[in-house]
Amino acid sequence: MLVRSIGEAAAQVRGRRLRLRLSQDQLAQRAGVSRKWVYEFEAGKPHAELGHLLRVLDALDLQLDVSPRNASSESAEGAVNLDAILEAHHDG
Amino acid sequence: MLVRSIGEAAAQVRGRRLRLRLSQDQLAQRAGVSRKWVYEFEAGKPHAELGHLLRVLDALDLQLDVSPRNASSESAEGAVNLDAILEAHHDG
DNA sequence: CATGATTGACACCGAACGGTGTCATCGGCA
DNA sequence: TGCCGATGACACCGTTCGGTGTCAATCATG
Repeated sequence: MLVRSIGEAAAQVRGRRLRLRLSQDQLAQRAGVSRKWVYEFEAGKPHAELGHLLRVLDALDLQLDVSPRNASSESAEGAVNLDAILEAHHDG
Repeated sequence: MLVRSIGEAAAQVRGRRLRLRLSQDQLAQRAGVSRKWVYEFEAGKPHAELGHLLRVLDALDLQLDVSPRNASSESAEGAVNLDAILEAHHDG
């Protein structure tokens, strides 16, 4: 699922944790972070350390993907296709 | 592309930035972070703030996705399918 | 009711982050 | 040669993150 904000990531984590029937404490131990971190992250704390998130995601058997927003083929009307622009200019 | 570690995310960011012919400074301004952050992140700094990464990714027209590792249907042999386990136990 | 597990919340505190500013180096260019 | 942009690197410093510990509230259960 697309993740645009920390809040969305938090929702993903919380939902997954609940689905896996893990307590915050269990997840924290699995991921090697503190329960406080889990609690605060799920609560939508605006700042969070990427490394911790990666570990938590791993503990939840979730993976993270990065991909170009304009998925090569088409782009929404009005949207700027950076890839296309760059390709067009790729000679300098 | 799958992102397992900060280093991989850093590589993604750097590669993308170069491809878009943006300087660290330009990217930093676009994303609203400091050049130092960009530089250190690309250099593989072990700790980084998720919010900043999200903004940088956005400035690079990249998106982030979270998905279950064992893609619902099948799992590799020997791999543990947590979803399946949980489903089987979902009565307690 | 008593017990235990889970969770939200807070204080404390050391460690690290992140911004600003600065410097040297490297490469391109006139 | 001299200039300029980009980058790696560092010091300084305020902010705040993250861990530990603790507490009250909630809920299920015996």
